[in-house]
Amino acid sequence: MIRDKDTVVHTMSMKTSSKPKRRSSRRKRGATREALIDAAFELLADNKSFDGLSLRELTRSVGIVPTAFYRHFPRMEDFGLALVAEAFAAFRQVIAQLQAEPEPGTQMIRNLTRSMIKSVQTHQLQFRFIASERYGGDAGVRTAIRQELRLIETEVALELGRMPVAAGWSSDDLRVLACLFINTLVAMGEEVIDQAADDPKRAKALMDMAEKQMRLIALGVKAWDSKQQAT
Amino acid sequence: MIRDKDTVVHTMSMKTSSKPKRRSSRRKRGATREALIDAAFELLADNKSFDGLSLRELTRSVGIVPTAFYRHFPRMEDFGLALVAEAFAAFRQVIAQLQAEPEPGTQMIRNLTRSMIKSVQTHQLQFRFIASERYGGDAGVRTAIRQELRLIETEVALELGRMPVAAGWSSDDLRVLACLFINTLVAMGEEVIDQAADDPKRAKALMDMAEKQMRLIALGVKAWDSKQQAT
DNA sequence: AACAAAAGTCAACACTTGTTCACAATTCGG
DNA sequence: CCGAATTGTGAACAAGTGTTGACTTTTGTT
Repeated sequence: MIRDKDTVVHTMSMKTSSKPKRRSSRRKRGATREALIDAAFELLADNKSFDGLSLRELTRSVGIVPTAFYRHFPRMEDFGLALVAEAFAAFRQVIAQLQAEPEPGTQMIRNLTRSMIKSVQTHQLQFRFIASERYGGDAGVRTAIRQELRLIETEVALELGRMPVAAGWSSDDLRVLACLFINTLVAMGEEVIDQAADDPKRAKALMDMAEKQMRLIALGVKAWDSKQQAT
Repeated sequence: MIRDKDTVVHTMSMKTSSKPKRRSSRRKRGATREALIDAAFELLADNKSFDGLSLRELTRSVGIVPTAFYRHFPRMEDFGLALVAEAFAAFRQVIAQLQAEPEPGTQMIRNLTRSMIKSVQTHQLQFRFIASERYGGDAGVRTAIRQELRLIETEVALELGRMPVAAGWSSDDLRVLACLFINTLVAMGEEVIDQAADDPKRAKALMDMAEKQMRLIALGVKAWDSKQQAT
């Protein structure tokens, strides 16, 4: 018979009262739910993946009993989807930047990569989650992430279509281009998270590289139309 | 007290002999080692990640007792590295294709993406492993994968330098370009694995997209030199 | 054929895991 | 202010986990 070790140790409250069990107050409305999500991001940053995340470990770090988890998420899968939603909220801000600055050109590319780096560094845990679960682990989570990325691609394609450089492009081609841009941006983000999360110098190098790559692509775009007709 | 269920059930050999325990014969020299690696790829394909892989589950599927694992790999980490090495053996064949066909141009791009798709489909399990562990889970495995990819980047950069289109490029710029190409190729591979492993139609669509993207990049390369001087 | 190395077995230890159930405390809307 | 919804508790179950040490069998080499 093994004693459960999940119970939180109270160093305080050593009263003589026979039943001082209860915590002074429980959290506000959706606070525990938020706490669970945050704690998960934190735990997942330590070289672990979602399906390797244990419910008990999670609840322990939040300070509630294992069973209380089910009060907030009926199944583990729902929890995963909540994590995806939360993580992409941060990502969307980067894309919003793109819409705010509608003038194309070198400056736009620079600003875009810069705001991406910035966002990645500010929301390290969220981006780390996206990167590691994009192709790994749980199928439900993976699908949700893919769906979100698709949505973003669509938005970017739409935005690109407004620019004069890509005037007259088919929506398919716009999507191809958007996909390429996002891939490059995401790849940079993943590298930053993986090896330069706290090294500004290395992050700068990665940014410069991504910027160059995107400029290269932009050059290709200019030359595309003539080539298109040749085909 | 819980009975171990790891023991393999022998439906055969019901002799009256008091000790018919041992298996008729054990495997050849490095066969079990190989079997472990193969079994791991198989198990990891079922929506699981490396750190979620259990030693007992693994040995069970190979047909040996848990403890026998340690005869082949002293630590779980060494096993992970072995998986990386095995998986990249398949990847390297794609790059070899590139060296075999030294003439640049549209045809080369087509052939390259085609051989990539083919290789991905032939070695699904290995590529799936690379994709899911590239940014997820164990740090050792992640680092090993990154290292291998770096090596491949270097090779490709070297190869690109030999082509007339990129004559006079700095080795840094060559690396930037190589990285972009590989990223695009890998991204395609990951998508194929994730959603088109057995759907040739979808795979074809993904290939067409990647090909277009790489042609776009190639166009950018042509226009790069003049731009370079302008900077 | 003899013998050391390699490969596999077995039992056990000390944990951790998800999930259930009935119960108690807290918070909020009426 | 009070009753209902929400949130948290604690014990228990039936597994699963990695790793140890001492042992036996098979294999390859001299």
